[in-house]
Amino acid sequence: MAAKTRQKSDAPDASDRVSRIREGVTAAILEHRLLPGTKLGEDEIGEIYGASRTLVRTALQQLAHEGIVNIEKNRGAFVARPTPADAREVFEARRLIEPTIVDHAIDAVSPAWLDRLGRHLAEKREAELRGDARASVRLSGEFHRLVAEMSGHSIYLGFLKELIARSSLIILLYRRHDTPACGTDHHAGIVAAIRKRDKARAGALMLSHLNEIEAELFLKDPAADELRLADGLGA
Amino acid sequence: MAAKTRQKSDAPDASDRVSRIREGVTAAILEHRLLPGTKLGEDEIGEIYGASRTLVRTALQQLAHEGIVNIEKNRGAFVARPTPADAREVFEARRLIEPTIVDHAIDAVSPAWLDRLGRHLAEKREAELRGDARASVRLSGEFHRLVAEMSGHSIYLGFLKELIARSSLIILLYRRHDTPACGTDHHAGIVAAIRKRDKARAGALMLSHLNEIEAELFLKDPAADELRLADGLGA
DNA sequence: CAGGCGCAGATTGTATAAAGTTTCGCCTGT
DNA sequence: ACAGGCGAAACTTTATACAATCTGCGCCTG
Repeated sequence: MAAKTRQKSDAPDASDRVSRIREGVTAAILEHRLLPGTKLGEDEIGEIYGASRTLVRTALQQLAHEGIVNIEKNRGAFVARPTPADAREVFEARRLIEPTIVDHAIDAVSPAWLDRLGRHLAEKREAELRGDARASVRLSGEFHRLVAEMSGHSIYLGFLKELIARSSLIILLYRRHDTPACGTDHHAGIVAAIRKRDKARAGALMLSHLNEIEAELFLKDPAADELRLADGLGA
Repeated sequence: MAAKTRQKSDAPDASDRVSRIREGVTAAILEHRLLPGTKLGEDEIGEIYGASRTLVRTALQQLAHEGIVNIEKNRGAFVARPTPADAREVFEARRLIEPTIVDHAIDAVSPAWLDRLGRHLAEKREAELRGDARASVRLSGEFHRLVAEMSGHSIYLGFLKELIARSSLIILLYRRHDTPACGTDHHAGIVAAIRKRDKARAGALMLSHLNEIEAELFLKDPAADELRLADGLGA
């Protein structure tokens, strides 16, 4: 048959076993099912996905490069634990990049994309209605990724994927207990601005949206954090 | 200056054998000694660096994640060949990020850094004087990395390292034959603005510098490029 | 003589086994 | 009773062997 599979391996990930592992772990981190500092043993993961350690190791190295996993020499891989300084850097980078991304997304707007955005909003709303915190968190990040895909900028998309994954860990670590999750209303407003092709408004809304997320965080003083670590180790 | 840098494994492990391979190949690409499309055989590299294929493979995967190497399934690793579309994206991202980086660098300016920048300019000038094109190209990129390090933003630094490496390939592929290399004068002007802590001027100079580099490129129509590829494969 | 089929060589993908390192428990000495 | 060191177990790291896949050349056939 013609099943010669000459397809370009450029297709991100689907049938690849390494990609399945990577996406599984990524999803678990994005849904806050894996907490920062969790040990990611190679045997353990390998058994779950029915893969040998070679493949698991490849996946973990990719995740380490994305900044959501730390690999310590001779110690193993752990879910990353971003510092408050990291958190500030991540959100500053997002504030810089995302308004630009929205701008490009509006250039590439189409009925199909608007439909996709609308369906996303509905899905998110439904998840929040039934109190599914995990789905809600995941979809919150997915919205931003969706806009980046829409923009057609593969480089921005790659950068943002990294930033979103790290943001998820940051929010898990530092969010004030009582504040609600990143509101759907913001996303809906951004979509409305995109629909109207109002670049200035869409960019401004994205910016204030990010500012609001960061304002909900309690980033303890990094100096105090490092000191406590040093004291605990040195004293 | 020994205070910070206690951060994660992303720090340059010069002693690691994998890192040595990665940096060796990266340097070769940055100095235009490895051309786009060059096959990077695992055995070949392994023999050069006296390492087993396992380590070579790890290094190549990291380079693939940085976008300067393409890994095709069951085919091997090749030096990446950025398309004109890629080139435009890379330079747009640089125009967005680098003025911000300069801004932060000025916040972190110190006599030690100014000295380092000055020494860099001298080294570059000397390389150009003796007509060492390879060193000149390498140092051109290094200047931008230096400013990013100075800014203290590890995320921006990581992004920019990727962008610089890709830029090197892009310049090699698409630069008009007769134009001179990216001028030292620009860099010197930026350093002067940094020295005066003139953020507005430094950012503007960086922007025009990037614009000038891109203007020296001849990016053939991506549509024509893709069509030719599709025709060649389909017909 | 042209074109396609098939085998051989080479190269990558994967798994498994050996080697080195760290960690934790236990035992001994004070 | 507690501190310190010794030893075993578990894990990661590295290397090597095996299997799958692709490329290129030669031969056969029409």
